[in-house]
Amino acid sequence: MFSKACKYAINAMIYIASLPKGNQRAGLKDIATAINSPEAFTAKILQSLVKDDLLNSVKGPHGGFAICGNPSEIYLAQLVESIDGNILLTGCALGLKKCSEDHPCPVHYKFKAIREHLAGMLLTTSLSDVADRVNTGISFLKH
Amino acid sequence: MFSKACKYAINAMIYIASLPKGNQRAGLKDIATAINSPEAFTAKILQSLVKDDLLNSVKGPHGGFAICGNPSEIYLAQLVESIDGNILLTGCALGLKKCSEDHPCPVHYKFKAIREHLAGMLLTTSLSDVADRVNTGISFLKH
DNA sequence: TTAATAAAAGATAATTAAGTCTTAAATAAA
DNA sequence: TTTATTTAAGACTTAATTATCTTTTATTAA
Ligand code: SF4
Ligand code: SF4
Repeated sequence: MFSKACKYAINAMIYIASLPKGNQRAGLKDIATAINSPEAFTAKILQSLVKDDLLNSVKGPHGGFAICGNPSEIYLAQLVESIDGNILLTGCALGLKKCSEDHPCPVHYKFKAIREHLAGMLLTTSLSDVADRVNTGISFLKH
Repeated sequence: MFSKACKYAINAMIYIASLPKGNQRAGLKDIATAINSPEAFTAKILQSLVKDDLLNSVKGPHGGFAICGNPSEIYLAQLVESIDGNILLTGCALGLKKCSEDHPCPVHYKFKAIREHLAGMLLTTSLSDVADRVNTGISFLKH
């Protein structure tokens, strides 16, 4: 569904978003440990999220990464878009080049519903929606 | 969503399934041309489908590949399973190792619905369902 | 101002996926 | 039985993704 890089990105963002108030900046090591990801690769992904203004970073002692803006206004779709590009639009069953609504491939009408389902979910699920579930103990992030 | 190999497999199977009665065996070249795929790579994929009893093959002049069994009893899920493995079960949003229904990650409840939607569709859409749409001109396979 | 800390940047390496090429085996028709 | 045809099998190449390593830059605190 998503690349590993994208999964790490989602994991990392959820972890940072679920940090307690007053301590909302996390270092690379903490993040990689928390989400069980390779540290150096995670660094690359976080850098990329910083470039896309989804995270901000501070160097030096007590530095680290923090969510850029309000987690309730950051949607999963933005993370996926940032790392994997718009697979919501491009990811399809047959991958024909010259297809369209009025010249669809035979599985288009079947897959369209699923893609819209997925897109709708990603576009409406915010980081705070998910982070809250971790903080209230409904869901878990640890491996 | 799916690997390229899997997309080629689905394309190829639909093409073969939509051949007119009496001429239901297609050669590699025809198939690769019809679905616009690299010939040698397609050969590998077809070989793999033959091993999984989704196609049967005949060597020599007038040989080629034909659907093994009744297209109305072959479901897209079988093709996907054959090439990509059970991503229906494994493909998930965060990819945690130690998660379960009663220890779910924060996006599980969101993704579960989509995965079930996709699985349901693949499990209930047969090759003849799709091939018929090509033959009746409702849908198109050409690039 | 120096030392320690932590991210940024870029090079490099490993792994997997995608694709090609060559030779062998099977089949059909001449 | 010979030749042409076509798939099978396996080695090989290329490209993309995943992952690591090294050096540089920014920041903090002693
Ligand atoms: S018609 Fe739809 S499902 Fe088919 S190839 Fe085009 S976008 Fe993909
Ligand atoms: S809880 Fe569900 S969505 Fe989350 S990692 Fe496990 S299977 Fe995937």
